[in-house]
Formats: sequence, C-alpha cells, structure tokens
Amino acid sequence: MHPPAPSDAIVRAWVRLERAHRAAQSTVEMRLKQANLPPLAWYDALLELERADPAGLRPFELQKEMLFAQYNLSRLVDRLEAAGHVLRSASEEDGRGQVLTITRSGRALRQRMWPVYAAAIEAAVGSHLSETDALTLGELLGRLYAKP
Amino acid sequence: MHPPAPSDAIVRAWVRLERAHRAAQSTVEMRLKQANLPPLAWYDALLELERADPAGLRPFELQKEMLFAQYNLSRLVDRLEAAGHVLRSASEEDGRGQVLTITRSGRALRQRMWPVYAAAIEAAVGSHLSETDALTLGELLGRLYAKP
DNA sequence: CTCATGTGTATGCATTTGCATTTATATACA
DNA sequence: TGTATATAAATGCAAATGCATACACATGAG
Repeated sequence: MHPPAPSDAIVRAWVRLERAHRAAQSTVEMRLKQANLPPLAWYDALLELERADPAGLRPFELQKEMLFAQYNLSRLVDRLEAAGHVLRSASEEDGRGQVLTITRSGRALRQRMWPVYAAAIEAAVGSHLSETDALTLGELLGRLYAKP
Repeated sequence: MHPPAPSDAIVRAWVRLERAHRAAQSTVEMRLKQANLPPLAWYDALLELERADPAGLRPFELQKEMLFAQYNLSRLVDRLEAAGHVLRSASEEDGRGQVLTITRSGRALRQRMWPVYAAAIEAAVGSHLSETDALTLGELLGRLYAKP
C-alpha cells in the first residue's frame, strides 16, 4: 500500500491519546485556574529550571525538554521573566544565546502550585489506573517520543 | 494524606502523556499543513458528522464526542460552515438547538485528508509500537476518559 | 580572512483559544 | 400557571499560538 496505512489498533491508540490528553489536560488546567494559579506550562518550565539549578538552562534546551515550539518558549519565558520567576542573562559561551535561571519567587511559585497540581494529576490519571497500569502506560508513551 | 498524592508512576505517566501527545500532534499537524490541508480538528468533526449521517448531530453531541470546549466547538463549526463543509439548521425538537450535517464538499475534504492523516499517524504512533502495544495503549488511554 | 550556511532567539501579524457573559428556550416545581 | 433554574449556543474581548521572517552570532570551507 503506498501511503503507509496504520492498523486499526494504531488509529485507535492515536485517537484515544488525543481524547485522554484533552480530558486530563482540561482537568488539570481547570483546577489550577480555580486555585488562582498560572497554567501548567509555567510549572513545567519552573521545574526544569529548578532541576538545572544553579547552572540554569539555555532556552533551546528547555524547549527541547518541554517539546515546545521555539516561539512559544520564547514567549513563555517573556511571561515568566515579566512575573519575576525567571532570570534571563546573556550566555558567556555563545554570543547569540541566553541562560535562564529560576528566581526565589519562581521556586516559591512552583511549590505553591504543586499540591494543586498533584491533586489534579491524581484525579485525572491516578484515579483511573492501578500502579501496574501506570507503569505500563508510561513505558508505552515514552516510546512515542524517545530520541534514538 | 489530605491532598491525594499521585505515585511516581502516575506522575510519570501523566508527564509522558503530555509529551507524547505534543510530539505526535505536532507531527500530524505539520504534515497536514505541508499538504495544504486544514487542521486535525476539521477531520475529527467531519468524521463524526459523516458517521452520524444522515440524521446529523447536535453541536453539543459533537462537542462531547470530541471533548471540545463549547465555545471552541461553536467556532470550529463557524469555520466549517463558512467553508461549506457543514450545514447548520434549526433543530425541530429543541428550539434552542441546531442540527449539523456534513455536505458533499465536507465528505470530499475528509477523503482528501485521510491519506495524509493516515501516513502521519503511522509515522507518529504506528512506527513506534507493535500491534500488541497499540492495543494495550489504546485500552489504558481509554480508561482515562471513560464515562461510567 | 571571507563568505556561505547553520543555529539561537525574537517579533509582527493573523488566527485560535480562553473567559465571562448573553440570549433563547426548556424543564421542574411551588 | 408562573417562576426559578438548567441547558444550548453565540459572542466581545483578552491572551496565547502559529507562521513567516528577521537578526545576531557561530562555524566551516575555500
């Protein structure tokens, strides 16, 4: 067959990936909003930066980690910086580049977000799966974007 | 524990759900765009409407099927209607409501999209999983948004 | 060294999304 | 029946996203 045709099982997995993601994501975003907290993406970025501390991360590294589009990351960082959660400074090794580091306020925000986020994950995902299921699911999903 | 804490496996599954979805989705959207075709959401909507033919679907039914936000669906339908792929008509049973039906042109578009979409699904998902994996993955993901 | 090409990041503009609210009809119940 | 509440759908406005491009610096070839 010329255009490689995915099997029914593959199509079903893809459709459910969309649906499951939409359902879970909307639960999580809704709960964050209800708690007057910023969106999920802020948490993800802050977490990566906290892990990378104190060296910080280059925007393109963060971008690859988060699988974000370049212009989206650039603007996400704009907002984080404007809110005082991230510091942008010029890279010393690369004249084009920057280094991002998390600020004290960024750390604090991430910590405040966690309890709400955690409860949302539990509601959206945890409550539907056994421990074994979760391991299997994580493993299979990981294959969809592994680098090799 | 008061704020129900998700296990590590659950958190990992959630994070990978986000990442895998982002990766797959961007592949699919990119390929559609490269082929000068409209976004994924158009396909999904057209497919549901085609399945529901000839009775059509109420917007809120389509919305639930696709797990779309109400205002997003309303505007998606605006675009589909403006492009001539969908017909909006007043519901006879419910004075508030409408009935959506797919047009000939909508059908044709869905058909033109399928080969590109299929190849994209295969690339984004199929090429990473065995048949058995796909079945398992689909099953697990289905649990995340099942109604009961 | 110089030029062609590649990489890191930002940005103007159009489109889409999110939020809050509005409008209209339906339904339940006092 | 009349009124409160719920449901279907649209919409104005603000924010985020996508796209194409711009700009600055890096790197490699000759």
